Amino acid sequence: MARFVRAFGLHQPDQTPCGQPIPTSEAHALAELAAAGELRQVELVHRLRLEKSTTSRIVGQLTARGWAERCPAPDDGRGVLVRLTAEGAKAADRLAAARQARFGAALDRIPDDQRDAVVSALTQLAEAVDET
Amino acid sequence: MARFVRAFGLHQPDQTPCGQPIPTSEAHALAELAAAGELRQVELVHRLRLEKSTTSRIVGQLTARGWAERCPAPDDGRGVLVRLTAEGAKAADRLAAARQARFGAALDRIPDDQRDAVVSALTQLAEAVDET
DNA sequence: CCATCTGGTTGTAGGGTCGAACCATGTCGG
DNA sequence: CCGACATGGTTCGACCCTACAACCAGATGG
Repeated sequence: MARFVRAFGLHQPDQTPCGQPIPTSEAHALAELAAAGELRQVELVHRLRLEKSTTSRIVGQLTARGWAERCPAPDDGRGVLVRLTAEGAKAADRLAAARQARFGAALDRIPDDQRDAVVSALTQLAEAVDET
Repeated sequence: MARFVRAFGLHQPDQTPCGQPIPTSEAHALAELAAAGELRQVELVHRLRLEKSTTSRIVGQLTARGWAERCPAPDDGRGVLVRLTAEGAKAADRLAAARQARFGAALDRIPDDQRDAVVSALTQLAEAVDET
């Protein structure tokens, strides 16, 4: 496990493990936004499991890149709705492709007949850890 | 996968995911040293997959805590041999226990008959990622 | 209508990583 | 035997990450 973390290069905060030149926390946020289209910032807070202050900063960086924009939430005067721009969507696609490539390469080194098992095992573990 | 990282709290650099109040990078180094007894600093560099500058600083923190000491390497005048102190060994034990508890709790939530599969899958994946 | 809660922003502090510059010691080839 | 080059370490600067606290503005409820 510890070995996995190290091998995977999870220690580099300034680039995604998949080689894309964007900070990892922005990458996470981008992926989440791409999946949802638009999100209340508070929603992002608990999906990313970060503090609201941290999240606010990340959203700020994303908008600074022109990848996202903050709109006032329609149903709550205090809220902020974060939306991906067209540029942002493209960036998310690139990111997804890179991730795909990275995991593909790793999975290629696992025998065919065990690939599914490995993937489902990882999912199970994630859930288990999640619940504890 | 990304979900796993977040669920696991890998984003907090200032405490090990297992709840111990020591920075994660020190925890990694400590574990490695505990396993080996003593290590050339350069060896630590590639086991942790960090730069020598970063490693040097970590070793410095460890010695500042009184958990490790730097000795001149016997066979190479430039080298540094890092050795765990008795205190350091105790800290490593506490850390190992905490890790055990953490993973134990997670694994408890996985059905008996799949536990081995999950563990071996993770190992396989780590190796695969390692090779790419 | 006021007290309280909730979503966000900004400032501060602490941790982390890397690359570059710089030393000292090893090593190798002429 | 002595330069030229390689290797192990340290220090410094730049940048990224996170949390907590203080503070503001709407939302809620009695």
